[in-house]
This record gives sequence, C-alpha cells and structure tokens, in this order.
Amino acid sequence: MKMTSFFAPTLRDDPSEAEVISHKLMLRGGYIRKLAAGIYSYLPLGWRVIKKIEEIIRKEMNEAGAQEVLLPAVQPAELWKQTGRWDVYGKELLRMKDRHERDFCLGPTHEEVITDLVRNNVSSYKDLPLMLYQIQTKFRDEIRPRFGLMRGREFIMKDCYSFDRDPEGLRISYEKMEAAYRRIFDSCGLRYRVVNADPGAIGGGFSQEFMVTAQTGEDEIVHCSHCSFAASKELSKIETDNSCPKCSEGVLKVERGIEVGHIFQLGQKYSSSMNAEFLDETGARRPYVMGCYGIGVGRTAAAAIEQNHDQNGIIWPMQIAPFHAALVPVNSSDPIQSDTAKVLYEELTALGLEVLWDDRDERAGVKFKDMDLLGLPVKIILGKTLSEGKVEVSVRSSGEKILMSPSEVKHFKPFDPYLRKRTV
RNA sequence: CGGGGAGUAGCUCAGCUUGGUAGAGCACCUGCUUUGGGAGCAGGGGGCCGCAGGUUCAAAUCCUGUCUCCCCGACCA
Repeated sequence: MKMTSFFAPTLRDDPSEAEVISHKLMLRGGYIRKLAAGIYSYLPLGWRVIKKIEEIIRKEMNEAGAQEVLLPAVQPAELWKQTGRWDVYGKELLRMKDRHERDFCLGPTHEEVITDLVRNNVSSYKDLPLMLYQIQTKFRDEIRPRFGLMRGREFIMKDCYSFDRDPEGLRISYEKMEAAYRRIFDSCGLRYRVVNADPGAIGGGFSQEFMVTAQTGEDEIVHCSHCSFAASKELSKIETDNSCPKCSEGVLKVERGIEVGHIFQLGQKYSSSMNAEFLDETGARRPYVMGCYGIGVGRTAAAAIEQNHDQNGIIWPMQIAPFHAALVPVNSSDPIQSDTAKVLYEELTALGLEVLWDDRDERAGVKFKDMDLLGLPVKIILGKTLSEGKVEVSVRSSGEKILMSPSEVKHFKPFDPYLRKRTV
C-alpha cells in the first residue's frame, strides 16, 4: 500500500478526549474515530489489526472443532423472557420495538439465540458434542463506556458455545477451549495470565479469565512468583507477600491486567430454562450441558497496545501488525531511492509481505515519526547507505538497525512466517 | 444514576473575569528553498464560538434551559 493513497489520518497532538495510552495512540495513528460515546469506526489500519486477530481466532477455533456461524444482532424479546434475562439484564440491554410494537433487543451476548438454534435442530446425543462460534458486533449499553476500544458500547466479540451431554463432556470441551485460548493469545504475541474468576451475570459455575498483563490494566491479578497460580484479586481475597496456596514455594505478587477473554462452564442454566434437551441412549430427555467462551477482539487490540508501546507510539507484535513493514525512502526526490523502493515494494509484496510504502514527499523526520506512531514492526530505510548498495532495516521494538543489500531484505528472519511459500 | 470537568477551525488551545461582532500553533492549499528524526520563507482557504431562548443599542463573553463529550464510582469481552 502506498502511503499517498492510504487513508490513515494521523494527529500530532493527543486528542483531549483520550485518557489511556491505547486510546490516544489509536486515535493519533488514524486507527479509529469516534462516532458517539463508546461507538467507534475502524479505519483501514484499525480494521487490518482486527482482521488479523480474527483470523488467528478463526484458525484456533476451527482446529479446536468449533464451527463458525453468524447469529442475528437483533433478537426478539420472547427468547430473553424465557431465561428471565429480559427483566434481569437491566438498562445495559438496548431495547427497541419494531413497527408492530413487538419488543426486540440488540444482542449483548448470544446464549439465548444459540440455545434456541440448537434446541430446534439437534435432538440426539449422537450429535454431541457441538461447538459453534461467531465473530460479531455486540451492543451493551454500558453505564459508562470509556477508554476507546477498551470498553465500548458497540464492540466486536468472538463468542463460542459448547453443547455436551454431561459434565464430563463439558469438561473436555472447556479444556479444548482453554488450550485454544492459550494458543490464540500466544499467536497474537501477547503476555497474559489465566486466572480463576467470578462468572458474574453470565452465570454458571467455574470460569477463568485471560488477562493481558499491563501496568495500565484495570484489574488486579494475584500471582505466584514460582508456579502458575493466578487469581483475580477480588475473588482470591489473598494478601500479597504471603506464600502461594498452590506450591507454597513462591510468594504472591500483584500485577495489573486487562481482561481479553473469559471462559465459562455454564452447565444447564440456559438449557434448563429454555427446555433445550436431547435424547440420550435410553430415550430420556436431558438438558444440554453448556459452556461459553468469549474474546473481546477490539479490546485485545487495545490491550496489545497497552502492553507494547513507547513514547513514540505503538509497537505491534508482528503477528497482529496492520503491516509487516514500512518502506521509507528518506528523500523522495532522489530517483535512486524511489526506484529502489519500487523494486523492493513489488518484490516483497509479491512474496506475500504486507508493506506500507511511505511515498509521500515529506521530510525524513515526518516519515520516521509517523511510522513509529503507527507501530509497524520493521522499517526498511532507503537513504544515504544506498550509495554503498545497502538499505537499513530498523526494528521498532529494539531499535536495532541492520544494514543489508536490497536483495537480502526478503531473507530477514522476522519476515519468514509471512512469506508466501513458493512451490519449487 | 451520584460526584467532578469540558464544549471556540481537522487537532491542541487562547479569548470569557471587565459585552463592542474571533485568534495562535499544528494540519490543509499555492509557489520557492530544504530533504536521516515532526523544516524555512511568502501567499491563501477554513469557524452561524454545541444548541435553544433571554437580557442588551450590541453576546463567544452575562442569565436560563437543553444536548453532547471526558474523568471518579457500581458493570463487563
């Protein structure tokens, strides 16, 4: 993509409406724009990041045996009345009426809809287990939306639901999901902890949260300095600096985190109230044993920024960066630089690499500042070293700069996983 | 919803106390110079001062109402 034709309106000043770093940087970098409180447009850069995260999620969900569906965002009140949540959910549920004065709501979550779908179309134990997921825009009329994508009212969420015949089946489905979640956040290049949590309004029994660690996180996590023990602070009621209840070798420390995923063992909460049942081998009717598994996609992007940034801007992990590299000819009026840029751009792009070519007629400083703000993992700089036949490859996270010939750029290690493998 | 703060150009803000008909920096457009970390000079475009009403000869400025946005609390991916 050429910068001159790319829609990425960057700002020099922090917008006054933004308080947290991810919100500031996403606005400044031209990733998002606000339409109303807690409601944002994703600009090309922001949408690219969202799609990267979504693809990682899809891959792991599919491999875990879940199948992708897309459920309606607009849902009839009747379903919500069956589970009692029409009255319980409160003002967070955005309600509306159609032209016939029938009650509807904008889905904040989809337990009712998915349970309805499955009860109407699955009736035998032979069809279980079943795992279905979707990636969709949710709406929750939060009392106080804030921090940009961190807590929006409209937000993109991956929600997955498992249907099993018994608690043992649920345990297996849940463990598959937990493992898939670990792979997802690993693949996103994030550091995180898995903590035992309070199921809250969704209900059910056991639940765990996936917390991306960052000093700016809203939640406090107690974790062991020695083993993998971790719990949310309010739930654990454990004092810090005590010894670990699990391994007793480590000492408990507090850390801050951002909740990006939450997985629940729901049990029969929804299937019972909605009469969602299957027939077992004996012909007996039994309610499904359910689990549900959510990931905040936009929040994951925001959390990645909270965890990975510096004074100059975002530092994306390569896996979810909107582009793998920035191509920066320092002086755009230098024909050697622009010719080399064109050749390199075409070569790298043909190999499958996503390159943002800063072909603007700007001074070097402007381009460097902008590319650092955007947080692209690698800058390929064509400048004074070009007279010696070298380009400079600069790593955003470490500041490391490596001189190499233009033809060597495609062999730069960090690009490896993203190169289209050619059949020989 | 309770408490606090703010709405003036695309962004950051000044002007408001003491009413006299709107400014700066950045961004944008044109020209010239410049080209390795947010350049310089010259010229230019852009704002019914959130909205409605009131006071006044006169309102960005004073008064009333209203909407929106942000921060702290309860909620959550």
